[in-house]
Amino acid sequence: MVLPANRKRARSDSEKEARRGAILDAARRLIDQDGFDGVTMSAVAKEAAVSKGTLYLYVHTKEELFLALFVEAMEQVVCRIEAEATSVTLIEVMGRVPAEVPLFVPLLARLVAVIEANVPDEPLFAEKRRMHTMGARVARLISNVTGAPEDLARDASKALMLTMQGAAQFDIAARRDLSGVPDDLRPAFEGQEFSCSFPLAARLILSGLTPSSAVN
Amino acid sequence: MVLPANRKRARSDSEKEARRGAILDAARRLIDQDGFDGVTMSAVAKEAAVSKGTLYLYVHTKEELFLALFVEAMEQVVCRIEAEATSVTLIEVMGRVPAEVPLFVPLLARLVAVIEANVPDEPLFAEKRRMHTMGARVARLISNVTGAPEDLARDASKALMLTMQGAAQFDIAARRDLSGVPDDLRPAFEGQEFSCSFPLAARLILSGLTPSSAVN
DNA sequence: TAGTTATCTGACTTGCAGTCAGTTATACGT
DNA sequence: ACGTATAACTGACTGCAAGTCAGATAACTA
Repeated sequence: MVLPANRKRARSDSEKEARRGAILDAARRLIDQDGFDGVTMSAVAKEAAVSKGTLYLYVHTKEELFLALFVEAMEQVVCRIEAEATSVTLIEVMGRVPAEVPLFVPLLARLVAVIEANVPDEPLFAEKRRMHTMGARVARLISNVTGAPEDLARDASKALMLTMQGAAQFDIAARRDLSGVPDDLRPAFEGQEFSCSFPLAARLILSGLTPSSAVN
Repeated sequence: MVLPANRKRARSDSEKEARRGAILDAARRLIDQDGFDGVTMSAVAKEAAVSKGTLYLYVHTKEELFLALFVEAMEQVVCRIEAEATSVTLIEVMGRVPAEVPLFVPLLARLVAVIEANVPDEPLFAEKRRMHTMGARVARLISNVTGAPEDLARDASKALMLTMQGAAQFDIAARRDLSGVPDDLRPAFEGQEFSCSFPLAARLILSGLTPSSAVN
């Protein structure tokens, strides 16, 4: 509960934002604790100390809740990349930062097939706008840092996005409990972590347009 | 029903395979008709003209059913790529064939986050083996066709897999009904089809290791 | 203080995945 | 041909989680 001590209802906009924030925090805690599939809306409501009905006043669906978490994580990722990337460190930073921001990779993995598929139009469009703006910032950054021409940088940026999506998928498989996996299948799971597979692919993609100093 | 006219039960292995095939076909028809989210196990049972209980004798979960459909589609894709790819056509073929095999792209998009997450260990391992074998075949093909050294070809093959995963995700977004999407967001959906985004990225990845003739 | 508004509540509805005790087609032995 | 054993088959049922809504009440307003 983030409302002032003897306040039971959020009337002002800022109070509502605080409550929504509390709900997102509760969800983050539960995901941490039980994984995505262990999270139920009843549990989120309980953890946030509100009723289920109230929860649904703040998000339309469970997936809208996850989408909000993703966009917040993506904002962190983009800001940190902008802050840390130079022509020397671009690939290293792009490989490392996404994996360091909590929930970014697992939410990205579920973004299209699970999350966006079940968010009503208006909230989806609003979040898409935020995401698109951030995408453009990354493309600009790549162009600036590598000195590649605009259109090539845009292609590379798109390809990076695809690859990041894919790497996020493989990351799920990599985090599976390996006891019980037969030896001959280990390689299909092991070493598929995002921070391992993505930089490798990013290097292949960026090496075509970046000064050689940034590739190593 | 694929069983001989006056046969009501599948006793022999071949009859069981026939019945399983009939179930997969029924599922394919329903996915075609209602999309993934419209498919229920009750509907699959009805379409296959068996009871729900029987359906569950042939697959452990709904996702195991989808996984089986995916592996069959992937087999088609790999066979066709092997048959059609030459050093000149590699990129073109790899960009086109996956999009041409029905269900391959949408199932790939859901493979990790949705499907593999809900298949019991033993059937999952069995299908993984088949997938892994096919992956190795593709890596070998790339090495042969481009003349790239083994390890580089393996990296490129991995990167291609990541990218294909990502492109499949974007394809879902691209197939959304666009009426109702505000004009400023159109670019976020349009032109993201698999057959458009994947070849572009594949070219970037393969251009580093392929003779120039194959890049154009 | 009474009246009004809109937040909040939680029992309820809905819908689907997956189960299991009972039924019966088929194979096999006599 | 007939009885018995086996295992394929059935569909009503259970469990569970998402999402709803009519009523309760905190907080603002005159």
